[in-house]
Amino acid sequence: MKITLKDGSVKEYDGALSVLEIARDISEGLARNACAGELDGERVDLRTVVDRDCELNILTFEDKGGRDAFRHTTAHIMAQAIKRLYPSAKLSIGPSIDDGFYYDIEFDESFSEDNFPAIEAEMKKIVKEDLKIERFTMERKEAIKFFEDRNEPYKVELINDLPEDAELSFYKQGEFTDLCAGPHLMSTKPVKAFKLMKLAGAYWRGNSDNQMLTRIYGISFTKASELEEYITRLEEAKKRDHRKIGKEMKLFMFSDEGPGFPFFLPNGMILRNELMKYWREIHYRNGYVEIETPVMLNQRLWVTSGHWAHYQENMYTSMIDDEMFCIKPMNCPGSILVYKNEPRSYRELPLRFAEVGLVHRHEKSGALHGLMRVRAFHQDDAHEFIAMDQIEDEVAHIVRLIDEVYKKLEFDYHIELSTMPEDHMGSLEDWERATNGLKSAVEHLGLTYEINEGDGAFYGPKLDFHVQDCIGRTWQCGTIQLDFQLPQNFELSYTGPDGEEHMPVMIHRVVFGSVERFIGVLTENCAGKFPTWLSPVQVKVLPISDKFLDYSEKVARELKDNGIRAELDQRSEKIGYKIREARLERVPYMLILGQKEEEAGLVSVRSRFKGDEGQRSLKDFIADVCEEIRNRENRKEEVTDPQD
RNA sequence: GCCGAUGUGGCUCAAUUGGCAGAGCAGCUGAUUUGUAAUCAGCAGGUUAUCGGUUCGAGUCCGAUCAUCGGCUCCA
Repeated sequence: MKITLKDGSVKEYDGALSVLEIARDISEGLARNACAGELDGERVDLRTVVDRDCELNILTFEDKGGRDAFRHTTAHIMAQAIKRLYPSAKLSIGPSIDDGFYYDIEFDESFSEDNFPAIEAEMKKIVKEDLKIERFTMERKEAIKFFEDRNEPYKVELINDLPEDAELSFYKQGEFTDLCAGPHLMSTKPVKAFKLMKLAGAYWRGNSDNQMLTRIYGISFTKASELEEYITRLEEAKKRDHRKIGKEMKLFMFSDEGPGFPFFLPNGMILRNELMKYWREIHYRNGYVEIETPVMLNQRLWVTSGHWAHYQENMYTSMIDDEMFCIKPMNCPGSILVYKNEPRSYRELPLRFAEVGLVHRHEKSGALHGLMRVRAFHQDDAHEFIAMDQIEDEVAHIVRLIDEVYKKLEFDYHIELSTMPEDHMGSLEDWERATNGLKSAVEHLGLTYEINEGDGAFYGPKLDFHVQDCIGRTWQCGTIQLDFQLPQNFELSYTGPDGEEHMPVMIHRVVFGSVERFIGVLTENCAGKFPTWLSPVQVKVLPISDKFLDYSEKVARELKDNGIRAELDQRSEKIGYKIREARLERVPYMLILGQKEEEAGLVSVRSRFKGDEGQRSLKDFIADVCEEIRNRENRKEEVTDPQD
C-alpha cells in the first residue's frame, strides 16, 4: 500500500500497519510525540490499522486533533482518579474542548473545589504508573451488563441511545475502563502537566429538566512550562475584563437595587454617545431613517405579535387603569405600528426604520454578566420592510454594513446561521424560504458561516455575528433575522406596481447587538485603551508646577474650543505623578507644560502610542488630533507600559 | 432558576484555636513648586452584604435571604 504523508512524501509498505507503527517508521521522535492520526481527513486512533492506499497525517500535541486526544486522555485519568477516591461516583461524559477538557460526574455528596488537590495527587500517581491504554470492543448486551454491574447508569443510557449497528469501543487503563470512541494516547505517562481549573453544575444531556451533574474542568500540556504559561496568560487576560476596567475608568456601575440594570457614569456616557454618533452617521448614509417607539405598550399588541405566547416569562408587566401593559423586550411591534400608520407603496421599499430602543428582559439571575448580559439594554435596532425579491440584496447590504463597523473597531467575528427552534410560529415552507434567503446572501458575498441548529428566534431564522471577550468566550453581537410571521400577524401590506396589495417581508437586524454588550466587548478588545475619538478624556494638560497654571489654562481652553475633550490637572504634584495617573486613566495624549513651553509658546506632547513625542506648536497639535478624531483613526501603541 | 465559590472603608487586601476591626492607595488639610510612571506630614473614613441563631464573647461557627464570580440552562 501507498501512504501519502502531510509533506507530500509517499511511503510504501507490504502489509498492514498501525498508525503508531507508521509513525515509528518515520521517526522515533514522531512516534514518541504522536497523539492521534488523520486518515483521509478523518480522525483516527494510533492503534488504527492502515491497510490501503491513503493520505495519513500523524497528529501531535501541536495539532488540534492531537491536543484533543491528549486532553481526552487526561479526562480519563481524572475520571480514574475520581473513581479511586470516590468509588460510588457515576460517570457520564468527558470530552476534550477548545480550552482543555471536562468530565460530568454524579457524586453522592456535595462536592467542592477543596477536593481538587487530592484528585490531582491521585492523577499524578496514575501518570507515574505509566498505565498502558488498551482499546477493545464489546457486544451491546455485554457492554450494558458491564456498566450495570458497575452501577454506571449514565453509561448504560449512552449505550442504549447509540444506533443498533454502532461499534461499542472501550479504552482500558489499569483497573479503569470507559466507553469511548477515542482516540487516545498509548499510555498515561505523557500527561506531565495538568491542572483542574473549575467546578460547575451541568445538566445531564444539556437539558434543564434533567439531573444536574458536577462538571470538573481541567487543562493539560506536555510540559509544566506550557501550563505555567497558560495560567499566566489567563491571569493577564483577566486584567482586560470590562467589569474591572469599567470600574477603574468610571464607565458604568451596578447597584444591588437593580441587579442586571447598568448605570452609565459620565465617562461611559461619552463613550456611548460617541459610538452612537458614528452609528447614526453610517446608518443615515445607508438609507435608514430613525424612529422611537414607546417603552411600554398594551398587552394586546404583544398577544398579536406572539411575544405573549412565546416570551412571557422574560417580560416585565404593569397594570395601569385595569389594563395590562408590557415593557418592551423587543422593538419590533412598535416599528410595525409605525409602518401601519399610513398606506405604504412599493416605491418606499426597502423601508428601513432604525431605532435605538431601550428594552427590558427579565433574565434569570444566574445568566447576568457585567455589561455582556443585562436586564435592560439598548438595541441598535432596525426593522426593514422589503419585497420578497429584495431579500438577498438587502441581507447582503446589512452584512456589508456590519462588516464595515466591525472592521472599523477591529473586531474579529464569525457568522452563525441559526435555524428553526422547537418553539416557533409559522409554516415550514416560510422557514425554509427565509433560511435559504439568508444562506444565499452570505454565500454570494463569499463569507463562511457555521450552522447553529434550532437556535433561531421564534418568528424566524437568523444570521448571528459572534465576537470574543478577554478570555475567549464568544458573545453574539450583530444579528439579521428574517421574518414572514409578524407581517402576517399584523396583516401588513403595501401597494405594488400592479395596484394590488402585497405582504412585505420583515427584517429585524442589529449591528452592535446591544450597545451595552458591544461596549463590553470593545473595552476588553482594547483593554480600555480606546481610540482617541472614543476616549472620555482625549488630552490631559499637565503643568510642571503651579507657576504655569495660567498658561495651562489657556492651552486647555484652546483645546476645548476646538472640540477636544481636555482636562487640566491642577494639583500641586510632581510631573511624574501626574503622568503616572494620566497613564493609568489611559488618556491618549498628555501635554506637559513648563517654563520652556510657556516661553516658546509650545506644548510638549506625550502620547499613549509613542511616549514622549517632543515639542510642537499647539496649533499643529490641535490640527493633528482633530484630524485623528474626525477620521476616527485607531493609532497603534508602539510602546508598552512599564510594570506596575 | 440550577451546581460550586465569594462578600471586611471608594479601591486592593490583613485580622492566630471565636477574644480591642487594621494597612496601602484614593479623599480631605497643611507643607513642598516639582521636567516625563508614585514628595512628606496630619486628619477623616466601618452596624465586617442583610436578617436570625449558637456563645460570657462572632468578621470568624450555624441557618436563611440578597448580590457578585465561574459554569449549566437560556440569550443581544
